[in-house]
Amino acid sequence: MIYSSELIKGTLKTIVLKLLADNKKMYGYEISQKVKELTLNKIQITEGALYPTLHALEDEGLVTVETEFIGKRVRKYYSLSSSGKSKTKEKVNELADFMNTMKFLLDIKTKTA
Amino acid sequence: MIYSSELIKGTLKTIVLKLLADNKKMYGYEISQKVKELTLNKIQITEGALYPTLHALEDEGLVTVETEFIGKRVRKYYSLSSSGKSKTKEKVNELADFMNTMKFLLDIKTKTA
DNA sequence: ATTAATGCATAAGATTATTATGTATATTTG
DNA sequence: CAAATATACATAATAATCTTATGCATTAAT
Repeated sequence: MIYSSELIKGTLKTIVLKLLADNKKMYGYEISQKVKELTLNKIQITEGALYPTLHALEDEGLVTVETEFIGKRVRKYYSLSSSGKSKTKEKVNELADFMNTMKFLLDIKTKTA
Repeated sequence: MIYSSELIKGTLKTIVLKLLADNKKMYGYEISQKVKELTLNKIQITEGALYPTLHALEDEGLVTVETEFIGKRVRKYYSLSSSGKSKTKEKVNELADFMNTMKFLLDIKTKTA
């Protein structure tokens, strides 16, 4: 099962930031594979979503970029800036709070069958 | 604190369906107030989001509508159809599953501080 | 009387994803 | 060794879904 795409909306940036917080330094393709792996294929980030998101994070100053060449192939490593680190905490906390609220909403009268 | 709007995206339909499942019959304004109340003002559904959503649910055959007049003011009561009931279970389960996955993603290396 | 609350609706704009396409190198497999 | 698959980036067109703004109208509160 892959989650319907609407659910991912709004959480992608937070996911990317959190992965960078945990792994210090990652490149785009690596991020997409890591998410796929960690979620047992339930969340698959498309390239069309991921790369624009990384560019946006860069524009906002939340990540820094280093380009590396593996042979002739390019890799762009992303790392959190200091503002990126605090932003990550904010976003993760907000999402955790949101999930608790949603859990509460969805649990009301669970016995309604 | 009000959640940043991206988070609500994708969950609104599920929230509305779940409220209808728990309350049998609700009208738009009532739904918006109930969500506000239950979430301690953290989720505030705007009218521009709610009414189109209700119309979409109706178009999809997931809810049925009864119009009532309270004095001269109109109210549109929405109820789940039978397909709406099964759809609600699906959506609620999917969202619950998604939240577990997200919780797992966000909890990795919680002690990173 | 004026403001706030109730109650619906929709259009313009923004955001953010999907889908499709493009380019190129490296590895695996038949 | 040729073809397919995986790696690795990028972006444009399209779709979905929300915010913001606007509109109309009734009822309650100050």
